[in-house]
Amino acid sequence: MPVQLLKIIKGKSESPLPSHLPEDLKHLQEGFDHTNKYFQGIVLLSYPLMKLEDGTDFFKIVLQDLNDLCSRINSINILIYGKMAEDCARVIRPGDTSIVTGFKVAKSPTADEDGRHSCHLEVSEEAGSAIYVLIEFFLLFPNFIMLFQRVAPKYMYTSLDQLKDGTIVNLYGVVKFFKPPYVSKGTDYCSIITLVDPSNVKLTCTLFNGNLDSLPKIYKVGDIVRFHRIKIREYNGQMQGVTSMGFASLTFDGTVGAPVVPRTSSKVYTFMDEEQKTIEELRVWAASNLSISGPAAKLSGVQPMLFFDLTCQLVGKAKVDGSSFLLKVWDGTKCPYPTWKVPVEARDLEGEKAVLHQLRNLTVDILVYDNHVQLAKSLKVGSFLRIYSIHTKQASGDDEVGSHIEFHLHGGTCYGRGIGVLPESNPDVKELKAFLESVDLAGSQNMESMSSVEFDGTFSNITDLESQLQRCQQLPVTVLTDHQDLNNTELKTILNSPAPQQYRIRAKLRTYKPQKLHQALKLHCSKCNSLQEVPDGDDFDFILQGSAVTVPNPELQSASWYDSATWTTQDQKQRKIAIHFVKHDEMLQQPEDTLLMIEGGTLKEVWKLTQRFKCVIPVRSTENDLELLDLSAPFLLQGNIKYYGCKLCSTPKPIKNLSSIAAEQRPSWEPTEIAQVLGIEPLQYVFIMRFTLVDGTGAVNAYLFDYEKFFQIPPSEILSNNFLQQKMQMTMNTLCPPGRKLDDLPWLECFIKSYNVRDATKHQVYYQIFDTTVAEDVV
DNA sequence: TTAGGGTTTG
Repeated sequence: MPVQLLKIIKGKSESPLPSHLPEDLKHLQEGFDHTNKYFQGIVLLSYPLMKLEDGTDFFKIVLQDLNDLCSRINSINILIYGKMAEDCARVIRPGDTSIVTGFKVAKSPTADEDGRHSCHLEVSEEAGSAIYVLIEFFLLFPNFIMLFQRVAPKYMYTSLDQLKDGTIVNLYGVVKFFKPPYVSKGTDYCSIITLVDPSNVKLTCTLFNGNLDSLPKIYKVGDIVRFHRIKIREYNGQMQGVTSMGFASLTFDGTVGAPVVPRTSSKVYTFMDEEQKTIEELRVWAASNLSISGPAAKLSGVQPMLFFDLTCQLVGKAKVDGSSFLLKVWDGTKCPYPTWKVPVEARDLEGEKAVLHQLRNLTVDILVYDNHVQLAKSLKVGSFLRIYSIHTKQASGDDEVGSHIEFHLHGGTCYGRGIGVLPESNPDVKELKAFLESVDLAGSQNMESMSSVEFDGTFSNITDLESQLQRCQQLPVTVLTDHQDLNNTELKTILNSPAPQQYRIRAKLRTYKPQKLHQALKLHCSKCNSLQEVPDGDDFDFILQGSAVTVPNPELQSASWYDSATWTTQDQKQRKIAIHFVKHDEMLQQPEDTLLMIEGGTLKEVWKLTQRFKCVIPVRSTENDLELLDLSAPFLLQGNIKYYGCKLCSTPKPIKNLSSIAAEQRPSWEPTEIAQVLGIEPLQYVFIMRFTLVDGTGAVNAYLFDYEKFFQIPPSEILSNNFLQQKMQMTMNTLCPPGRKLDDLPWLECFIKSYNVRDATKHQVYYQIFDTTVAEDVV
C-alpha cells in the first residue's frame, strides 16, 4: 500500500483568523459545513471488516475525543466504506491516534443503544475522505509537528489538458492571473484564478467560500497552487474549475529556490516530498515559460497614468462616503510627485495620531471604491497589504499647489483589482519590514547546547561506602568466570616466569589508572587494533553544522524504500531538514521499529529523534545518492548510543544497501548488520584501565580491556547514563577504597595472562585481566 | 447563490 506522510503544524498560523481548526464533538452537527475540518481521536474499538449487501466493504471504528474527556458523550462511530474500509481494517488498531477528514456527518441510528454521539461520520474515497494514523510527534522543531500516515491510495493529479466536464480532480498549476478574494454579491467571498501548466492549457477557476481564509492565499502571479477536489465544468466552450465539497488548496511561492512551504489555512494537509519535487519542477517550467513581472513598484517609482501593485503598510484609514473609503499607506519611499490628501473628518481617521503625523510626508492616500470598501473597512491598521492595480491619476492643478497625483482603487475586479492582506511571514513583507524599521529585530534562536556528560565525581554517601567495605573485607570483590580448577600463583612467581602464560591470582588493588573514570572509555577497532578517544558532542555538532550547509537534494526525496519529509525552519537561517523514513513492506513502521536518515538536523534534533526512533543515521545529499557524514561523526545512533566507524578500515558503501535490511521479514536493525551493509568497520566501546595489583610477594600492573564482562556495565551506555556512572564509581570505591591502608583493602580473585611486546629496542612483558567479573553483591 | 479574468476613470 502506498504510504503518504501528513504533517500537522500547531502553533502560529499564517492567518490572523485561523478557521480550519480541528473539529470537536460538541460542534459536530448534521447539515453543517465540515469542509476542511478534521476530527482527531483515539481508536477505542474496531469491528471486523464486513461486506454490505451490495458487496461494498464496510469497516466501523469508534473514535474518542481526547480533548473532551469530561463530556458525557466523547466518542463517535466512524463508518468507512469501500476500498478505504479494507485498507483501514488492515492498518488501524485500538489505541491508535487517528484523523478523519472529508467526512459526511449523518444521524447515528445506534446512538440510543451505544451512548455515543448522536451523529456518525461517513467516510469513503469517493467522498474525498481520508484517514490517517499517527506515526510520530516532533516536539523539537520550531513548530510542533505531528506526522501521520495516510491509510489510502495516493492522490492522483490531472494535467490541465486532460480535464473532463463533470469530474472532480486534483491538480497543480501556476497562477497566470488572479483576483484576490472579494466580497461577492451572494453570501461568499469569491476569487478567480487562472492557472497554466506545462501542457500549456489554461484553466480559470471560480472559487467561492464564506470564509476568506479558505480561499487560496495567492499573492502574486507565478505562485503555484495545488487544488484537491476541484470540480471541472464546461462553460462557454471552455473548461472551468469551481469549488466542490471538500475543496482544499495549498499555495507555494513560485520563485525558483525559495523554500517549499505551503500556504494554507488548513492545519491538516498531506505533505510528501514527491509534491515538493512537483513544485520545484513547476517553478523551473514557469521561470522560462511564463512572463512574471519583476518586483512591484515602490512609491518612489510611480508614474502618473499607470496601474500598479503596491506592497505597503496600512498607517490609517477613514470612511469618506458610502461608496469610497480612504487608506493611508506607506512603503518607506517617497513619491516624487505631490500627492493628494483626501479630506476627512479627524474623528473618522483611525490610526495612531503620532505615527500619522510622523509619517505624514511618506504616506499616500488611496481611495478605494464600491466593492472594495467592505474589505477595506475590515483591515487592521499596521497590517501589511498588497493593493492590486492601483490607478495613479494625474489631476490638473486647479489649486495653487499645481498638479498632483491621486491614487485610486476603482470599483470592480477587472484586471485583478483588489486588496490582499499579506502575512508577516511573506518574504516581501519581511523585506519591507526590515526596510521600514531599518533594524533587524529577529533574534537568533539559541539551541540549548549539548555536551557529553562527564562521569567523575559522583560519589554515593558515606554510609553506603562503609557497609560495602565491611562486606568486602571478608569475601573477594571479584570472581572468576572460568578455570575454577586452576590454583593461585603468587605475583613474585609470575614476575619471574616467561610470557605468555595464564594465571589465577589473589591480590589487592593498590591503585588504578585513570582515576577519572570517564578517561577509561575508548573506542577500539578490532580489525586494525587501534584505539581512539570518544569524540565529544562538540565534534559531532561541528560536523552536523557543516553538513547542514548542503541542501537536501530534491531528487533524493522519497525512494522505493523510504519516504521523506522536509522542513524549512522558521528562523532566519531557513535551514532545510529532510527526514527519510525507511519503509518495510511499503509501509512506515512504528517509530520504535523505524530506521530514519536525517539531513540538516542539529545536534539537539538528532538527539531527540533518537529518543523516539529505533535508529537514526545522519546523512547528506550528493548529486546521486545520500551518503554518510565524515566518520568522525557517528554513522548510527540508537537510543543514547552513538556508533562510530573506523576511519582506516571502513570503505563506505551506498546508503541504498540499507534497503536489503529493510526488506528482511523482521528488520532488526542491528548495528553490526547496518555497519556491514554500509561498509563500515564498527568501533567498539571499551573501558581500558591499568590495575596495580599486590599480594605481599610482588606487584603487577595488569591491563583491563573491558567490553562489559568485568564491570557488567556496557561501556557504550555510560556516557548517557548517570546511574551507570555512579555504579562504576561505586564499584571502584569498593575494589580500592580511597584512603585505606593496604591491610584494609579487599581481596580480588583474577585471571591474568602475560604477553610479550617487542619492538626494535626493547622487550617487555605485559599482563591483562580476563575471565574475571566484579562479584554480584558488589555491583 | 455569488461569477464566469481581459484595461478600470469617482
